[in-house]
Amino acid sequence: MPQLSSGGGDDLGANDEMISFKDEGEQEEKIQENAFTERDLADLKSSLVNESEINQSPNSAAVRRGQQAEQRGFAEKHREHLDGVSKQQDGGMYKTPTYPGYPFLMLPDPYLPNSSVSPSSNKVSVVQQSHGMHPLTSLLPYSNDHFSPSPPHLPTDMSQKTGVHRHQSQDLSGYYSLPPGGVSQITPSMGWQSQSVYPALSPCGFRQPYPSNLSSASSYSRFSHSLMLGPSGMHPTGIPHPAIVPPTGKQEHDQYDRGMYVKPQVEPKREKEPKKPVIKKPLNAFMLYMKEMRAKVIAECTLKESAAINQILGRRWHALTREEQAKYYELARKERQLHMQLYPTWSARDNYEAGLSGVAGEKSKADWGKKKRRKREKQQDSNTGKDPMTKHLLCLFRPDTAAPFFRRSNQIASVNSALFE
DNA sequence: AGACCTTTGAAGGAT
DNA sequence: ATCCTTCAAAGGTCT
Repeated sequence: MPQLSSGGGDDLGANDEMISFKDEGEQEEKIQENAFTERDLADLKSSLVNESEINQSPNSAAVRRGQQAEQRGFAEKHREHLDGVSKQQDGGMYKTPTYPGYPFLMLPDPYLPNSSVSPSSNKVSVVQQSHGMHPLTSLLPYSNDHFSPSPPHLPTDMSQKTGVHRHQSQDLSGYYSLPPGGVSQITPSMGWQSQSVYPALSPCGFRQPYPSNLSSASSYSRFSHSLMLGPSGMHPTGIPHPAIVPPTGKQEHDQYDRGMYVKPQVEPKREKEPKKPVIKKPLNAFMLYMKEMRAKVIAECTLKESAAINQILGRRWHALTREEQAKYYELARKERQLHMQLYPTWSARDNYEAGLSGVAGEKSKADWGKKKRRKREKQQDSNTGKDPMTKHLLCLFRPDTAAPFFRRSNQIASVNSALFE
């Protein structure tokens, strides 16, 4: 963490070297203005975040070594995969599926003018691996031809605003009213579980040696095959989709992540009120990244608070190369595509007032207005520097082990003020 | 119990 | 065209 060492001569500064992630960004901006290229900045950020990966407590050294080795393996695999894709593209369109072992559903590509079945990009499987890695990661053909993520730094042939109309989606009955044989293609018996693009991944879905107990159900795919069995959340097409969640709000991770949720026990109170299932938004690239990497960060930083985890993940996200990010943009595009196919009439607006934390449609507009008002007030406070919720998350490095731990700044306000005021 | 925090990106309404 | 707002996930924390 270069910018931290500039402040003093100590290797670790005070007993607790502190990084305020909020302030840190400002420092980085200055550095960028002065000297660093964008890539350098990303590396700098990465080094900040990954500091803990390098400097770990002695008792975890072996663990870290294996971890780093596997990360290298992952990166190498990723590069190999990209190379392979590149080679395939040299020969034109995909001759064969990148991952022939996976069952694919051939979906018409809404991005193609004739909505014809594309041999490559349209192979969206409704099956996702029940591993920590996002299932689509390994299921989707990975072609730069179709790496057309929408972020500013990337081409925008997939832009949702350029003409794809949700409500004009073609009839999918031919694709989703699957015959028994078709359904069998997406059953767990296909043996896809044992296949992975990234062999470094442990069966539980996380790069070893992360404990398997961390592979919570949250790591299960939104399209988990297991979910195919439940009637609840069944899409009219007959293909259930995990984006459909019960209107009880919180997802039942002990069942299946977002998938074909089946209520284990009938709740008498709500039995009389059949709730309209809520179709949730498809995950964007960053959300997919978070879903995959959360457990890793939790294991590394011995931190569970999601707000803190998300800060770290946000920085790691920026530290990713564009190629690495492109993988997630592509996955997100596939997610949106599949979501669009499954729910052609769905709009993100549908969930605005649905009150997913409560019962769909029950949240009053007054409550919604309150929420909006709170947001506005918060924004104003933030602009005036009075944001009461600006709780700078601090990364503290233990002087003995250099292992990072995190505290809210309001928990160590005195130290914080001493350093930053 | 439920809102909040925190992140990025997508979507849609408002201007 | 641009800006603003909401919601996706997650789980600890706060009210």
